Amino acid sequence: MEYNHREIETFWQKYWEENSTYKVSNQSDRPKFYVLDMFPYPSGAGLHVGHPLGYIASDIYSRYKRLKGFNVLHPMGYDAFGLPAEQYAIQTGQHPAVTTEQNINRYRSQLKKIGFSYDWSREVRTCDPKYYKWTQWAFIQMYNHYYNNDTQKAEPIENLIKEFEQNGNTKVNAAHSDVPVFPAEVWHGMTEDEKDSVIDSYRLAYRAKTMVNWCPKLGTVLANDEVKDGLSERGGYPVVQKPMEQWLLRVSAYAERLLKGLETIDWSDSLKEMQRNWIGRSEGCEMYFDVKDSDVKLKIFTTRPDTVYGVTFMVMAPESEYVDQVTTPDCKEAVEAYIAGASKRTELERMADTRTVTGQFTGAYAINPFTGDEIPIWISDYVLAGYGTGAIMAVPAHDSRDYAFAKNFNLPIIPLIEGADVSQESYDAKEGIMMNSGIFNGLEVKAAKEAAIQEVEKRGFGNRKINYRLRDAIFSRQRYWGEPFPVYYKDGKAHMLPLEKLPLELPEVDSFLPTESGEPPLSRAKDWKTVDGYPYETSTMPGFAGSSAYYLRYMDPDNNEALVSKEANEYWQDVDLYIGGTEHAVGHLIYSRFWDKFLFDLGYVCKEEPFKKLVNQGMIQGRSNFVYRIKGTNKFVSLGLKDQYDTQEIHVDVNIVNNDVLDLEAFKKWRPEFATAEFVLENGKYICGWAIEKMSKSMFNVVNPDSIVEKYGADTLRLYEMFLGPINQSKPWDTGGIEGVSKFLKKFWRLFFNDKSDTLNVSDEQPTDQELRALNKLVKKVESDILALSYNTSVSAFMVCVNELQTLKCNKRAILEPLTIVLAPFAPHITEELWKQLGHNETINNAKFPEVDEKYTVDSTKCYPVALNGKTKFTLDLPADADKAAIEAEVLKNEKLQKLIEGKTIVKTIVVPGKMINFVVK
RNA sequence: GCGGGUGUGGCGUAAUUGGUAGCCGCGUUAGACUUAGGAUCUAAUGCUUUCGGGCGUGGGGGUUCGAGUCCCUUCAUCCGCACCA
Repeated sequence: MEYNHREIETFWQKYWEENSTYKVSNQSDRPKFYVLDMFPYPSGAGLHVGHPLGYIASDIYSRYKRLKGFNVLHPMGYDAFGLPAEQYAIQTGQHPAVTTEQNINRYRSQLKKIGFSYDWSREVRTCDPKYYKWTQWAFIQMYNHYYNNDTQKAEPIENLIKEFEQNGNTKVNAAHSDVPVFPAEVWHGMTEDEKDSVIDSYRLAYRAKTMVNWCPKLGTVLANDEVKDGLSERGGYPVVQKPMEQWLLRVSAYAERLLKGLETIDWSDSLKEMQRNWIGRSEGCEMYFDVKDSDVKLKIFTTRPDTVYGVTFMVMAPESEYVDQVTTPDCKEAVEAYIAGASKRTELERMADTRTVTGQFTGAYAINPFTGDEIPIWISDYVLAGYGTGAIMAVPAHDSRDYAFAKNFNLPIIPLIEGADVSQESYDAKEGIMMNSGIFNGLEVKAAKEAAIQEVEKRGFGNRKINYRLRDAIFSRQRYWGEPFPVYYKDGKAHMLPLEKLPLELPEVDSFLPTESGEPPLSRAKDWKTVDGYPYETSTMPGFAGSSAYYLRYMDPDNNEALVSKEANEYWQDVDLYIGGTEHAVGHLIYSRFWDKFLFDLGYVCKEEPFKKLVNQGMIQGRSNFVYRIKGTNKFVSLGLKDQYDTQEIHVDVNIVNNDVLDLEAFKKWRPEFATAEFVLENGKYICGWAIEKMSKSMFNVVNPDSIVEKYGADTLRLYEMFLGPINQSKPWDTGGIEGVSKFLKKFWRLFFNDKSDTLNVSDEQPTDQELRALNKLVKKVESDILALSYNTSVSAFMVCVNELQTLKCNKRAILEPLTIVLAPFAPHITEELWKQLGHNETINNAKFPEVDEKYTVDSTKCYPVALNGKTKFTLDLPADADKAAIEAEVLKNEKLQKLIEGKTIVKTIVVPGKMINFVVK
């Protein structure tokens, strides 16, 4: 009987579906294991061969864990809100819900064809009101809580109000947006509006006017992680800075915990490093500089307080609120002109020329608290309003940016470190002995820094401060296809909907475009108001809202009373293995951790870190093929001969190229203009050029998994994707190599069936030691590989084992049965079929992963290389279990060796058990 | 500029973690069976050679009886961040 992947795979996929084979229960006496894939955004293009890479890896892990007796939660869902569906809707008028539904169906059917063991009954989609009810719920919770820095957790806002009534905020140590200190009396003297505004400044979800990344083309604001190089991540449109009233999440309150938590989780170093950089913790101090002839105290942040003796000027961001306060009348005009110029530049322009130094003197002077010197105050756009205090003390001798500024405007440069030459460039290194620094002279930089902070605090010039680069996340998007805010406005003030009114569903609109006056699309829904007639918030939530807690929802997807029940959460706890792309390193993976910590503080979840182990799968790149057209003709020249002509490189569809050999007939049919093409061949073939590029339609290098499944089968696709290389590495897809694993599966099948016969050819004979060794070595290897997720070497091991068994003509049940189980996680269909053929009524998922018998994991004889002075001379066959002394004695008896060491003395003998014997001779 | 990673045959990769470098697969070459092969099977396949051997893991140096693996240095390349004071 031939291996017929089509028949086998359709049969078993149907069987699994009809029997709910992979449905898991929240009640089990087996230990839990949670394997999660990053859920996809269902785009219109469908899956390409790169998407399933991580899914296959996690599926293998899940299936293995099931065979080891775990109750495995392995769900799949869809991150279904998003811009592409909305833009498609704008172009076609098709409702995004409709296209999203279509895309989801396509994705699901593609995924099912690959044979994943998902519990499809737990499927979630973020655009489902039953799902986003809990996204809205979480937002309301954040609105109703603040972050207490003393207890290091989120607490109800009511507690804070009680505290205000008693003591004002004098004793409050909480994350907030700049609220001055006020005692209880002041609180009681405030109007309701003033009180509300104070309270709002403490909420974890709050409204504020901030500088946002505004993308005019998309008509929406974007979060920092959605902007790359000054362009929107989706679409690549220019982004400008613009002040706007927005909802924000106080993610920054959790900066320290987000940083500390990294130490407790098993993620790759590079990913942790990316998160650390994004959080950007820096230690230093805030310092106040008096301004000459003014009451203003200029607050700056610095990580180098030790260099305070070298401050020769101050710089403020153009947007800084200090600017108006300190600018002198005679400089006012110039300063305003500078600010106007700076605000016109887009983010992109600002980044494009970081070398051009611009700035403007404000006319004001600050007083250095340590020296009493008067130092000019400038403004410049190299100082950012959003970081620190938006103002710096400039030390040109030891900061390259300050140095460039000082050179440009001819400001003095005072070196502070012995031996530092600052005539050409600044000395930025944080090492050396201080000089010109008054009380810090003679100290090492590090010691000076600490001494400086203490001195600053002692003299009351400022205080120690830790700053984070991590900003609060802007949470509003001026779009249609997202979660509506559960918010309405009454007298211009925001109110949360009562929880029992959730979910607040998206209204219908006549067009998905912003209104002509620039209002978000939701403002087109004229009747969209509360029962009392108050208008709802018209922006929607960003993409990361729905993906922040989806892993919790899988635990209890149908619960209408809670995001996740306590019981379900306590059973499943957290994600044991999370697999996904590295592109979410500073977006989703930060927000998700923040969201989880918040829910943890409120007692809704029992784990402070959601993803225990995280693995990034690499990208699968496309392998493009080229043909070479002789310029101005319709003649194509083969790769090896192209240098003899003046040619033009043209992408050619990889589907009509086989091992870089062009299918000439298919090429002529590919496009009408090539119908009359002529070819210059080499050795009768047309060889195409190739390059590794991103998989994309325009390069004709997209390989669709469906066509691979159709031709070779899902099991072959799965094995091949794993065989391609280490899971976390980027690698090109090359359909050429797939024959190897395809052959392997056919060979594997032939171990069970004779070529011509339809009956199973399996005997109950006792296996030989050699056969047992082949099996046990495989089981041991595969088991350790799976745990390390290095599946590519496992596939190699399978091939070696099957080749060996084929040579041995082994058809013994005692070998083939465990072999089938070991292969089952990788190739579920073929193994399921053979398991049935072997006479089992139950699916192979209920089988037990074989135990390794260590007795059979080493070779009975070992080939020992014998070396003199590290140079290998010859090899000897010796028993594998021989001890050191016996080996040594045996080798010394050898004639060949005796000849070699004649006249010399053995200084040392090194026996590496199981490896080699080395004699050091003189 | 800063941070992280990677460099091994024609190609994708492997190396029990310091112990015979190149497993497995692709490709290539030869052969068998075939009307045929894009099916199957067998063999060969790092480079070089005067067939003894010599060389070989980006380059240079070091530690060691022994280095792809450890250390120093240098080059190349990929990814992330980038006026973060």
